[in-house]
Parts: sequence; C-alpha cells; structure tokens
Amino acid sequence: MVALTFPDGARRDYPPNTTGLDVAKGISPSLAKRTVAMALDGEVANLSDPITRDAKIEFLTREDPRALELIRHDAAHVLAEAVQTLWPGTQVTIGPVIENGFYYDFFRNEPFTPEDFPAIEKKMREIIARDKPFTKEVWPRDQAKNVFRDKGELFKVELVDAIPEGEQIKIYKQGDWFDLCRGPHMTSTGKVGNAFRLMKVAGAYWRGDAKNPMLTRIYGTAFAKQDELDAYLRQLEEAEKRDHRRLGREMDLFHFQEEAPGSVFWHPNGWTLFQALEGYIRRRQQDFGFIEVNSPQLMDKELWATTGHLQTYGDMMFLTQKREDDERVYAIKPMNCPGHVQIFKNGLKSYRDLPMKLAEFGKVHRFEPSGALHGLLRVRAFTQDDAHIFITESQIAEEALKVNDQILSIYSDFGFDDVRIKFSDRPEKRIGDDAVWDKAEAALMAALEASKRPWTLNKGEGAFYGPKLEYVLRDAIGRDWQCGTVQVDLNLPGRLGAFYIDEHSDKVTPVMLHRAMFGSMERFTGILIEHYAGHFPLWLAPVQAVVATITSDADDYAREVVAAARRLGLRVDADLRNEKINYKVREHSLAKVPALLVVGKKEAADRTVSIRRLGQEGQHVMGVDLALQTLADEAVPPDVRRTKAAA
RNA sequence: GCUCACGUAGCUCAGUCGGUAGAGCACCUCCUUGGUAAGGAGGAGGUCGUUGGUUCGAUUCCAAUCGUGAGCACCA
Repeated sequence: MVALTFPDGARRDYPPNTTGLDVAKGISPSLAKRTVAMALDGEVANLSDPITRDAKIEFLTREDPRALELIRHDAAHVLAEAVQTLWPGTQVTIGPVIENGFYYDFFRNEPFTPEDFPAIEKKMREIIARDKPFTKEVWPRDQAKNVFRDKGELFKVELVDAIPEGEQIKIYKQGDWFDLCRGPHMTSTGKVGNAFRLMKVAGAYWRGDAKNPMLTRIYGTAFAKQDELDAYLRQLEEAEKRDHRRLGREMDLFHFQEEAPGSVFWHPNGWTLFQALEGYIRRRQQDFGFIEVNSPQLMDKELWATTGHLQTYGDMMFLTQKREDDERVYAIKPMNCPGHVQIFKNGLKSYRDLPMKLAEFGKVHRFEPSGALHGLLRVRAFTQDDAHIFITESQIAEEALKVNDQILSIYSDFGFDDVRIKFSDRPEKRIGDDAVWDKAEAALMAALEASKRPWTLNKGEGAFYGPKLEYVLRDAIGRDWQCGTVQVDLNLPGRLGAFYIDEHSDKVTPVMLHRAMFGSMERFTGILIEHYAGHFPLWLAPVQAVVATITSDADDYAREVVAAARRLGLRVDADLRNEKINYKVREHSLAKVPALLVVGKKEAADRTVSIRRLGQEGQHVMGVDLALQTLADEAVPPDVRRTKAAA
C-alpha cells in the first residue's frame, strides 16, 4: 500500500500503482474533472501517473500557478501538431517553456512568417477543441530512434541519442500525434484553453550553435485566463513606450544614422544627461582613490599583438590603412588597459606607489556584429568608465572586494538594488599558465566570498587574460544587461613589461585589476532612460524646469526667473512663445520636463511662480526665491547630498 | 554574422494591380495675449534608403547593397 497525505492533513492508504486520477475520482467526480495534474511531494506529475510511494499529494487545477507552465508546455505541443498538420514534412525539434511563454523550433525549407499565424492558431484551436487526452508511453531506445527515423524526424533521433543511458525515453501522445518529451502534461489538449497567442517568428540555431543549421522558431504565450493574456499584452505595450530608442527621439536625446552604425549622435539634451552621469562617476571614483588619466585613441597595432588582443579579437578591431608616408598600421583602441600599462611603465614605480588606481573615461571602438547592435545598449563606439588598479599579488582579494562594494554602492544610487553577480572563470581561448589562472581565480573568489552576496558561476566565460566578476542589471522589459565588472589580470602587465621595485629592490610584475562600474556610459544611459521611463530625477533631467508665460506681459519677469534659476545652477529654459498655456503645459509634459514654472500677470506682480510638477495634476503658487531654492536643493546629486549631510 | 520582416515628409502612417505621391502632428507666416495637456487661417517641405536590371516608362516588379527591428549566435 502507498500512503497519501492530502493538503488538509488527512492520510489514506491506496493500493500501489493507483493513479492520481483514481484518487481524485475516489474523492469526488467534480474534483477529478477540475484537476489537470498533480503534485507529489511538491513535484508536478501527470495525473495519470501511477503512484508508487508514500507522498504528499495535491491536485492542481488550471488556475493553479504551477499549472501555468503546463498550459504553456501543452500549448507548445499543440503548436507543433498544428504546424505538422498544415505543413507535412516539417521536422519538429524542441519546444520548451520560457519566461513569458513558450516556443517551438521547426526545420522546414520554407520559413514561417507571421502571416501564417492565423492559420496555425485556427488549427491549434481545433486541436484544443478536440480535447484528446495526453497519454504517456515509455519506449525502448531503438524503437524510438526507428520510429522517428522512419518519420524523417532526424533532429528527434539526435535528441534520443542525447538522452543518457538508463533514463526513460518518454513519448507523449495527443490523439494520433506524438512527441518525444520529458513531460509532464495536463490531462488533455482541451485544458490549454483559448488564452494563447503566437507572438513572433525568429531564426535559432539547432542546439544554440552557429555552426548548426538554422531552425525557424515560433514564439507564443499562453495564460489560464483571457484577462491575464490581455494584461500581459498591455504590459508589453507599456514596455515599448519606455524603449530608450523611442524616448531618445521624443526627448531629443540622441539619434543614429546610416553612416555611423552603432555610433551615437548625442544631442544637447542627451549629452547633458551623459555628462551628469560622467560627473557623478568622476566624483565617486575620486572619493575611492582613483586618479584620472587619458590615453591615445590610436596606437601601433603591434602593441595589440603583444597583449594578445589582435590574435583573439582581431576581427573586432578597427585598423587604419597604411599610407605612402607611414607604413605603420594603427588600431583604434578597443580597450584602455594597454594605454594605462604604458602610463604605469613610464617612470620607475615602487611598491610604495601601490595600489595605483588609474581611471579614464575611455572611448573605445569594437566592430560588434551587425545583428548585435541595439540602440544605446549595444554600440560600436562607447565610453567606458574604465580603471586599472596596479597592485601586488597579496592585495588582490582586498582590492577586488573594495571595487565590489563601490560598484554596488553606485548602483543603489539609481535604485538598482537587485544586482546579480556572475563569477566567470578561465575560457578555452586564453593566455597565461594554468598555475597563474589558479592564483587569479582563487584570489577573486576570496573577494567574492567576502562580499557575502549571492552569485552564480559562469563557467569558461572569463576574459582571455583573467577571471572576472560581472554585475548584471535587469532592464524595464526584462532583459539582462551586464554593466560593471572586476577582472583579475596576471598576464597583461607581464606581457607589456611592467614592473615595480619591491622592498628587496627586486623587479616584480604587478597584478592589474580591470574595473568598470557603469561599464559603458552609453549603455548605462540607455538602461537609465528605460528604468526611469524618461522621468529622470531632477539631478539627471537635461532640462530641469521651463518657465512658461501666460501672456507676453510676463516676459520680462520670466527672464528674471530664468536668470535667477541659472544662478542657482539649475538647467532652465524660458518659453515665451505666443501660445496658450494649455499648449505649453502639454508640450513640456510630453517632453518630460520635471518642473513647469508658469508665470502670468499675477505672478509677476506678486513675485511668485505657479509650479506644476511632471506627473502631477494641478499646481501650487509659491514665492520665486523659495521655489527656486527648493528645486536647487532637490537637484543636488545623491553623492553630493551625502557629503553635505556628513559635513 | 545567421533567419525572417521592414525602409514613403522631422515624427506616426496611408497610397501607387507600373504612368514621378497624400494625411495628422511638428515646422514657417499671419491672426489671436489666451490661467495649467493641442485657438484659428494660410504656406513650405519628399529624386518613395542606395545602386543596378526588366520596361516606352520603376517609388511600385526583380537583384544586389546599406540600414533598422525581432530572435539566434557573439560581447576583451
């Protein structure tokens, strides 16, 4: 007998191999009808599975949050059947559940287009309406391979081969159609319901490898209820509204154009924002003991051969052409490190000079693959808030930990508190001995452990010269972006011949830590645009306030207010145009100007302003001096505010 | 880089079954001086991404190319 414990604590014995469905039926027919799957000791399973051991049992309805994954997974199977019914000869591959839905990868000579969606969705609804039960069978390996081979499903044969010996090869049937699948599934296709939608088609390499054939992937999403699907679609629309490329245009921050793919044309507003961020980092890192330098944009490409960059990343470097009067080929720097090593090398350094922390807002160029370019978030020309810390071997863990804390402190000023850290160890393509890598990884790991932050291992993802920590933020539409990084480098300083004199007068190669906090200024700016949806805090807003007149009688007074505001360091414009105040309010609200100071005859006479804040209805009138001082106080950057508070 | 889609005025988009294009907003001029999300009238603005090909004729069809979007691959 097996003993089953129910959610209410009751416990009953059943003969072995009783199925979940039998148990449910025994309790009540309506329960059996409602139930789509069960959970045994918390693990979701087919309701038709025989129960072989004592367990806590729960019955899941469609509405159970744990059933959502099943709905989506079942929908993927229904999608696959629909596609194979409509286009026989299409091969199926895999169809997993992902964060907001599911996809299925197909192999077919004719690719699918979104125009095929209505037909596919219609067929899916038919399959769902047919409501065939999902049934599981376990096949011997040879049978599975033969059946799929006979059907021409060569990718499935490969998948069967990939299943480790000793593991069951499970087949799920829904009527005549079947698929190799780990399961579990709901009781029948009808449980998928109608709250699903195909979203987009895309290419995807078989098994995620660019050397393999490209498959056509159909993405879809599904929910238990229609209103949940609607809410999800609305959320996507909202996310689109805060897309930094759209806001960049609407707020006149920047643009791109064909002649410079992946390079930003910063407009006055955008550049103001950029500089506010640069100023912030500059102040913070000065506090942290960094000192700013600047290194050449072009250096002889031989330098990059010495570092190993040319061999490893030559394809992604921009190189100059030889000239008649100069045979040398120069590389536009893709990184700042070799430049900083040259600065370190110039003049003899003592161990007393360490740690030496050189920082640079270095503009680097990388020939990113065309398909990777994405607004400000992935560009070919970008500015790193880069720094290199030259230290002794014994200082690695201590200094890496400091940098870790500095990075996290900086993110929290922007409200990014949920930061994930990834530890990336030695990659296949690398320079340096394994013994050196052992040391570097151990020291960085020591710092990571001391930080007491959760982290994940990114196996083999380190830089070619050393292991790294990466700091990952999640943007408004759920995409992850790597921003900050700390990298331990026991290779480049030696390759470039850097050394310091230690306490015994011996020459010793320093260790170099690479660090960036924002990573790319451009990317971080893009992330912030989406993070704030364009509603920047006052210290970042390109135009902090607009003084708008109601009639031209107030023009002189408005000019006075603007001048006073500028004396307080505020970025303020006047709007004296011959337009109605309604029009001006609308325009500056759409431009996301944080504060609108409206002045008319009354305000001019009383020396007041009528303040309207972005996102708020209505306004209030206050004395001009107080109003401007309040704004000026609010516009103080967070780090400066802390310094003032401490003083 | 790969797969698919897209590229018409500054923006959002319509249109041309092949006969060199249109709307709204924005812009300019004039009228209007109006209290918190679009006052009115008029005007200007496009070699339909680029280059080839087919054709009497191409923005429209075909090809190549550049760029953009989604995803994949990549990201020192």
